[in-house]
Amino acid sequence: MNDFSNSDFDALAARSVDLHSADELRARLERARKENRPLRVKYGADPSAPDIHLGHVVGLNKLREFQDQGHTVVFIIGDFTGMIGDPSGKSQTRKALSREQIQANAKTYQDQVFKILDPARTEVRFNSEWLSPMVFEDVIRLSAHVTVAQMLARDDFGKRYAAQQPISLVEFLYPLIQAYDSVVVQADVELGGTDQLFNLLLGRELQKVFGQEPQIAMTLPLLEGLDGVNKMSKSLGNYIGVNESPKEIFGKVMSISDELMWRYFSLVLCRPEAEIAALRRDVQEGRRHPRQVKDELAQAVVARFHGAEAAKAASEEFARVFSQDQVPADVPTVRLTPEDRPDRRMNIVALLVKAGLASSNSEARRLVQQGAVRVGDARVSDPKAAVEVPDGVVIRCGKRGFARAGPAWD
RNA sequence: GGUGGGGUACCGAAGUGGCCAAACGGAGCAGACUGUAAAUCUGCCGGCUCUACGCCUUCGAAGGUUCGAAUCCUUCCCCCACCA
Repeated sequence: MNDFSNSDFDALAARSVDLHSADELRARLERARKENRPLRVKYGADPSAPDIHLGHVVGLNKLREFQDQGHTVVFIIGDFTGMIGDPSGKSQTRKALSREQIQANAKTYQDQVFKILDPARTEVRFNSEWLSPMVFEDVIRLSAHVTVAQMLARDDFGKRYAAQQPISLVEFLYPLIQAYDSVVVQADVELGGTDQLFNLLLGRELQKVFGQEPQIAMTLPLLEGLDGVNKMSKSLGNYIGVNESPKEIFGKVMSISDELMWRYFSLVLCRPEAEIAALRRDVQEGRRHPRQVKDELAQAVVARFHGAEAAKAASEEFARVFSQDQVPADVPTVRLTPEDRPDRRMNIVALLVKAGLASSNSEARRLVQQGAVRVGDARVSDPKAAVEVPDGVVIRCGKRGFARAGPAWD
């Protein structure tokens, strides 16, 4: 009985960075089973950027593991906070969104989230449900439970304060709101990235104030994005979205560094550490080629969201296009009128712009001069060149830009 | 309310009358090398003509001074820190 419980615990604790506390989690899992009452595992989502990417998947995977053990996920969509925005002094301030936008985003969010979560064991809540009706008095009363010193204990607040950087009062309120969400939904566990630790712990404090048993705070690593350095995020543009095409996902995974791929094996695919270590040794000792291992990774990731067949196709297509330098299967056609190419000839710069392969004449010219452009088999390096553009010829621009010439009509 | 510091291209950040389309770094793009790895190296990185040290638009906004302004003046808008 005890052993069984421990293995449950071990699975859930795997990959976590912080766990406050392990003993509490163990005890509560135990009790949950005894009383046959599933734990309520809270996870908050920001609806301002509705595209779920692999960074989110790290957390969603863990939630799914809880569900697979019978627990309930309380998925909170921060629509209230989304409508207010975030004026943080940081580089880009989060903009306030309209109700309609939030609704639309929330919808998209859910569609994507359920690629991983089990809808039957998920409770979706919008925090405007309890935050909107609050009056100022409620807010003040809530604020009374937290001190400025507590807030400054949060690493980034402390640093910014010391450096005389701006800290908006709203930023102080956000953790409080998040903590209050935990009170309202009576969370047993709250999950988040390591950057969420403070907020999760504040939830514990607040729950105690409200006479609840404090939630267990669990943080998971932040997955590095395509650049290999920064955490994956939409605003940095270094992300892989779960809704992207198989081709895109595959290509992006292939572009990450070798070192980073182990993280992906662990955090995105949840492969056991022992298996990853073995794989890693194989590569280090030359038994396996890293490219091959990465191909496996990329296929597994694609398969996760699009199925094994799509994954295989993406892999083959990738090999054809990039390893063998061939033209991809689906190349968009540019419609060219007779005026565009009198005598079947056309200026190369105009052609690139027309094909959407360059956004301005200047850019097109640059690309041509840099040797990025090929029409058919011939490289074109003179921006003044008038090249022959027969129907069906493929125009290539850089590694990824492809277009096929076609007539103006079908 | 007072004092001080700011608003420059995608981001960060120089530039205080012409040599500024604007240093430098990052991001991005292209090329070389490859496994579309990573790292590295090279080039590009407002637009238009087409390559001319030419033109147009840009340095918070609007005016002004000047042969000439991101740089000086005026007014305005916005932001930040500190002291109250």
